[in-house]
Amino acid sequence: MSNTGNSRKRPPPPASSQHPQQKHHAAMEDDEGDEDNYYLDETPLPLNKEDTQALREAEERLQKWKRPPLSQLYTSQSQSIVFQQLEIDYVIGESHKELLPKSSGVAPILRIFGVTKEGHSVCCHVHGFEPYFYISCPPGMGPDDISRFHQILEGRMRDVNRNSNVPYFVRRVELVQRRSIMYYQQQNSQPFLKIVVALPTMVTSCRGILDRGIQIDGLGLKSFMTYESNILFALRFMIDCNIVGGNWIEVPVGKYIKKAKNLSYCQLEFDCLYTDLVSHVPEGEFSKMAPFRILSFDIECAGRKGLFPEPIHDPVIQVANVVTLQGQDQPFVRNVMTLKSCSPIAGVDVMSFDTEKEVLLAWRDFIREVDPDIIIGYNICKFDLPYLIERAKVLGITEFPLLGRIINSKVRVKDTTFSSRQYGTRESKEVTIEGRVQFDLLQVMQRDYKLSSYSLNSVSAHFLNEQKEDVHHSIISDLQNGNSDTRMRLAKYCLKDAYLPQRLLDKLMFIYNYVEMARVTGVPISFLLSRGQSIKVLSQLLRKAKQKNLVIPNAKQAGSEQGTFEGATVLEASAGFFEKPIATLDFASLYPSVMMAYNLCYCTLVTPEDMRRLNLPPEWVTKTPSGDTFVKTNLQKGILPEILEELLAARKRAKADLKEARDPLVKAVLDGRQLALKISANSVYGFTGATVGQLPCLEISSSVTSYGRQMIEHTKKLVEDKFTVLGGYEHNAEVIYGDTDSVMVQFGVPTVEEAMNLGREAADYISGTFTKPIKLEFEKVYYPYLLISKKRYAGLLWTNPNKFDKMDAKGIETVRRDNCLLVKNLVTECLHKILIDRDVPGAVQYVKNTIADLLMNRVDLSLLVITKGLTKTGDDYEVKAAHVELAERMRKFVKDINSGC
DNA sequence: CCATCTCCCTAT
DNA sequence: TGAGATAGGGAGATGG
Repeated sequence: MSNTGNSRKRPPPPASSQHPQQKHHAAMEDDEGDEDNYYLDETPLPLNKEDTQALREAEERLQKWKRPPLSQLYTSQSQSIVFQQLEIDYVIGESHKELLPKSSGVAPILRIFGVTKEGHSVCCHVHGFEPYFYISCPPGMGPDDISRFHQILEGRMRDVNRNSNVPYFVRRVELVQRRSIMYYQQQNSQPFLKIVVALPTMVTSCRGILDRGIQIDGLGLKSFMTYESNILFALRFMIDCNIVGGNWIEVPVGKYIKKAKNLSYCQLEFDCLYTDLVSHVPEGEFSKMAPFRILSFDIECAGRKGLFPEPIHDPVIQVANVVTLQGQDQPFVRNVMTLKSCSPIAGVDVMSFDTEKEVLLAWRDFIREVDPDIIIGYNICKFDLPYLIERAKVLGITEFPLLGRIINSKVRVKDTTFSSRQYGTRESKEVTIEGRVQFDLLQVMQRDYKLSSYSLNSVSAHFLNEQKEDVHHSIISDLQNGNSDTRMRLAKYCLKDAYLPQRLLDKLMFIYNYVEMARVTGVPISFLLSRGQSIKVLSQLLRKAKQKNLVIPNAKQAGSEQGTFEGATVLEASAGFFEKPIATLDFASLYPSVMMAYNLCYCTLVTPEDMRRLNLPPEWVTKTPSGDTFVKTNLQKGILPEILEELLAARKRAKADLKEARDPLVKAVLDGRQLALKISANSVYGFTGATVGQLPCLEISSSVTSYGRQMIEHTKKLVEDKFTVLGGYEHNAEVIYGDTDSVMVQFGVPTVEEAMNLGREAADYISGTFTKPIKLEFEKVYYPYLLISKKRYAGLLWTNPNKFDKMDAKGIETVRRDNCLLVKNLVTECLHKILIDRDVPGAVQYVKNTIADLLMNRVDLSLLVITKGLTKTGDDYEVKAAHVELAERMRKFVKDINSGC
């Protein structure tokens, strides 16, 4: 039935209705003929021998693919260029003679790729921004010393980089006033040396030299601590120009120079100075999204029987494409390129070719013509893209990998491994397509959702309630070797696989959420999928530090030798089945609020030596429960607290605006923003505790957790001391469990409503005993509540006294992905019987029946399948046939249920 | 049969 | 050169 849904659909309305600008311009201009067209030149036409017909079709397709033509205002350069930037990289090139008359030789040139609000593609070459870093200036260094230091450093750089041919390595050494972000310091600033080098890679080699130490007359071998020397050049540029990922940039009239000869396929391409860029804060008009082009594609290969396709052997037989303008709900291009003939499909451009080479080149030309800003798909980064490139190499099609926006520049493939505790170790291929953002929905799903299967089929079923076309991979080759109709069936399947990622993108609002995350944290959109969490915090920290004239030392020196620190308290669980309502009290954003309340930061931390040396009045400092000391705000306001305040205030604003907003697109932006702000605030603590990260500071993280431990104990005590019969209440309250930032309280009252009232009273009363902005909130009631052990419980969740919201289970088999379905279903059913039907004997009987079924082989084998290797993709299952063993486990489960009552 | 360890996955 | 944190339950392996 999903099948008919797709093929029944009429072809999309003509481009004009989807793309008003295009209609407008198409009416005024008629330059179809004089456009010299490499698509037609290079690519043999489809099989179809009725030439004129085929030509006309190809021409029509081309027109539909193209971007709207530039208006007079652009071509005459009489207006500023405003565009939403999606990607920034840099190349090494000759210094621009006109923009930088005083410079010569090679220099880094930043390239900003983006889209205007009319949908024009932009490539902006930015000149004049130089790579640099800092070192602290040895005391008493005068101008002469600095210039001597410069010469020595230049010499050492020359030794190390023998093969480079630049006129000089170290362009300047400037004396500047800065302050290290580490530790509270009384002086406002100190002398630092800003070392400006010729090329970004030289920052690394220069840092190496300074780390190891250099000979300086009179001082001997001296090594220097470097600051901000490991920031990627494009990010450095963004930070210094106040550019955040996905924001709008304006280049004013007269400040840009159109390239005499374009280097890219972009419609607007020009050079400018970095100082002339105007970066717009993403608010109001500038919070909108440009109509960028999103290509979703999928390939099919004819694998050999039972084997996974390999590019060395197996041909690419189909490529399906769906192109959508951001903000619209229907694609404006749907096509499929097939090897051998294929019957027509309604609403789809079917292009058939005789050879695989033609298929590949047709796709390359399509990419060039339709010029997507974002390329999406399912597992494209690890499969489709590397496969196409490998396959073209095998076939000797050297002109294939020209998929980027830079003319004659081939895509680069690199093997990378990404390993983190959060995402596990993942090997993958990194395919660089210049100027286009890759957004692999598989990666996104794996980062954002915990699922038991990440196959496109199961993900689509879960989120879209839609399945793939029913084509098993084992019959793909047979379909290909059949006739036009079997290949059409395959093409429909391929198209659906290209369309589903786009549907997921829309349904889960990934564009809004990711662009907002990029804007909030300041990193390019591509970092969000290719990098970890910490780069986002670092980006914010660097921006804030820059405003305050602070510089950030490089990790190694920052005192990260301590290893590990103590985490949160989990209160002892009074396991059992509770038939009176349990109220839950939670600290709102516990760790962020602790950091704000006690001004915990790198720059407020006082070392033990400084404690003795500075003689600070005790009332001006805070000694945390972990024994570390931080100054209070009157001496120095922490920048982490400041970042957190801004994030949380911005979240409040976003949520308020969200309430007011009516436009669904605006709402999507705002919701994405408030989510990004929340996640960002919560990851600051993790950043300070990441011992293998950029700037670990265990004094901060262990202080945070030590306050947390103190607070949960304090809360438990206060509840149990105040809510007593002696204190005038009807029952003695009892804290039966609590984890990190929450306590579960049995007030002893019989109704949900009474438990809610007492919960609110307790939250208000206890909040009053904490430093602002720490706040304890009443959140919900569990009734009844089954507490199995620490981190394992279930209950009916109530947020209003009239009816329960849902059954909530934590840590139990039902929410774990390492159990077979039989166990999951069984436990779910038992919980249902126990909590909702209040029928414990029924639950026990149910388990006994299931055991009997199991022992007599009466259960579906597929229920005994467990997934293994969840980080792997695809449906990789292993049947666990140990029935008896499983039955044993279930008997234990019956015992647990009985003891729980 | 038990301590003790690793691995996996979850709670917060 | 790139990676948020710790606490904790449960299964299974290992070693006596």
